[in-house]
Amino acid sequence: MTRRITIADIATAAGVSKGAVSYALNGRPGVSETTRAKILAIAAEMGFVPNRAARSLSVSTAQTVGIALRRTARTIGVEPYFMELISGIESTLSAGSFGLTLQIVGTLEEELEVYRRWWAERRVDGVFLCDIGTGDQRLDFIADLGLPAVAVGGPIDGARFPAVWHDDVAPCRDILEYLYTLGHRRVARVAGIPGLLHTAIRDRAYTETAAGLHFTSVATVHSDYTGEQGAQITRRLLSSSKRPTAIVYDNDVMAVAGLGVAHELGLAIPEQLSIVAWDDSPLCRLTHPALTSLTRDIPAYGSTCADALLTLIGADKDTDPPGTEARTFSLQCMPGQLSPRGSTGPAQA
Amino acid sequence: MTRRITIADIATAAGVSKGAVSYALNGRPGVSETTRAKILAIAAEMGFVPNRAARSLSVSTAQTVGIALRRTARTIGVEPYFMELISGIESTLSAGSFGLTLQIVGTLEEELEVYRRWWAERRVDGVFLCDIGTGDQRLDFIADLGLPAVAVGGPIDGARFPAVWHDDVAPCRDILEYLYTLGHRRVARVAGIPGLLHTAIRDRAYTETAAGLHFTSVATVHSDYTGEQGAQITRRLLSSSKRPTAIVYDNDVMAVAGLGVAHELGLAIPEQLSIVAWDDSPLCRLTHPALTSLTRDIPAYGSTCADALLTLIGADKDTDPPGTEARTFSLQCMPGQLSPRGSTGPAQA
DNA sequence: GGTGGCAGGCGAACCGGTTCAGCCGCGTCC
DNA sequence: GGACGCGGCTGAACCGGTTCGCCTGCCACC
Repeated sequence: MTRRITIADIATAAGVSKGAVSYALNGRPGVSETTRAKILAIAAEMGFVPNRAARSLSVSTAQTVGIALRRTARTIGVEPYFMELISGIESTLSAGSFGLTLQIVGTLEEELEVYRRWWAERRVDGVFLCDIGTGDQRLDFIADLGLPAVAVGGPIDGARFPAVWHDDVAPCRDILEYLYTLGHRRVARVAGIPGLLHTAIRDRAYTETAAGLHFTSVATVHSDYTGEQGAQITRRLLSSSKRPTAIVYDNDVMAVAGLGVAHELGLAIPEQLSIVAWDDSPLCRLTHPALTSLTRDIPAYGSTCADALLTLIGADKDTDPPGTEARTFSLQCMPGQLSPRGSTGPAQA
Repeated sequence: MTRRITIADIATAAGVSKGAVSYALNGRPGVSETTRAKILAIAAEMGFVPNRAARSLSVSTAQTVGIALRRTARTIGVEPYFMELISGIESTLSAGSFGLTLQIVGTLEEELEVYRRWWAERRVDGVFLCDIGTGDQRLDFIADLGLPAVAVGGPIDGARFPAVWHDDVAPCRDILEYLYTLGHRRVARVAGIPGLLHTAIRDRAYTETAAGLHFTSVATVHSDYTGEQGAQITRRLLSSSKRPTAIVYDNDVMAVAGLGVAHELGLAIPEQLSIVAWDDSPLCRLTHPALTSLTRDIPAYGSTCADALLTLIGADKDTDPPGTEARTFSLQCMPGQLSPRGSTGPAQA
């Protein structure tokens, strides 16, 4: 348990004042190049690492951002989405030597409380908002607090801070047109949680696209994203008198569950039923047949979100309220691409 | 953007000194009950939340623990294990108002560097060590550093800090005996990463248990835990001349992949092949047939690990080096239970 | 009534950085 | 030769808590 060395140790070792050491280490003017070099050498030799708390206290910056997830232990585990997102966020953050603080919460109230506490404690410099809902209460709350934030999802009308999102409209069209071309006329969609923004966006995109084609029916059933519900809904859909020849799922977990149900019912895939998944985690390639899915690069998405948050925080520090318009920018990522695999095929005559 | 209020604000509002406020807020003696009540009331009214950096700086405690994961973005996402573990850890931490800092690293060197930095920055009060390997270099490194840590896995010979683990020996026996009873004599196991401690433990447990029964063959093939390798190995196993009638997988992702391969090869499950998975995430119940698996409560496991780390940190603070023997305790969790499902059945004659 | 003990509270130092006013020495310019 | 400017560095204040020594006033006791 070696003692941690402080800036004062370096100062005495170098025969200069604490202030000079601080200037030297932070690359600021105020010391000559020769003394700077000497100080840096001594610091490196002694293995100096600044104490975060002390720095945070002076500059009142935490060098940390936070993410609060409002999902249960079980559902958060199966969704590869979150870990991939976090992983992408992390890669950008650690490049900028920022830390990530994670908190899992149960309710909206808890989540808001976490933000308030983080803000009051100066524990984080900014946060990511996941699972953006339609009319999300968190948006105004966070904005009122003055806590820098980036919405992981969008677009958001009249947003008071940046949002990063994928265009979901084009992929919805791609999927429907693809299925239409394969001859499917009776299509069902197992959608995600109804309150979520992207669910609403996809709902609308499907409806509008379907209107332009000549489907017999395009039904949407909402779910909670869990495999259980995915299976249950699929079972219901497939046992109806006029069952669909293709089902589109809003995530990969439900698609896998749906495939399981189809197997259970003895349906041949893709001959008797085509399956499309949204979000192409490795999961989609583990099944047989492999799932046709909408591929998005979630880690890259996370990176982009982190970039947005870091620039927002940086901007906050440099420019002042005049630069407000710069904060509300939104960033659109490349839309997902459809990756056809074995789970989709021509509709049976 | 309301101003954050400080202890000094409360002091002036209450007409006392900063010191008195500190005593009052921390429930320490030094103030009368009446002034304490007054101070608490004022603090609550003003919505006071202490600045973490300032507190950390004085008491040199971060109220935060860290976890570094050394996996790639893709593989970390599919493994429900990690998120479930983190979720469990979180639930205990937030109850003790501790934060969790997460970092994803690429190499061992990076991971060690992260620990060193966290320690030097006083950024965390302790860490969790995941994916414990045989002869893990991190153990001595962390112990030498004097950074409190809990090993998520074990048991570890001559450990210098606590380890929390599940007994893997009994489950291995349970699985083999179960398969034996079903009439399987030719069993294969797709094991995890060879360097990991629990892989070694299971390797040995299988070998020893198998020796006591009368199997024709019990082969073990090691993998990297990914679905790709799981599929590849399964394909090889099933296309060999003397193919196994049952395959045991060391995680759920590979088991799902194996099931996919079996489907692909047209094998009826469980008639022609029985499949057993380790770690019963919801994934195991999504497939058809559902996977027989070894159920462990991973969130509870995470909670236990967090408890161990918190008591270790607490103990560190209260007692001194004399209490060293208390640090090296190990904690064994309830072993996993076998949950038979549709993927296992009697061996074909 | 003088004294000791003690609860209650004050003021200042401290944690380890950052930052700013100010000082010193040197070169430059008028 | 004196005023000025400026690079280089020091010393001290400051961030917002915690903690410790010490002072005060009150009560009990001899």
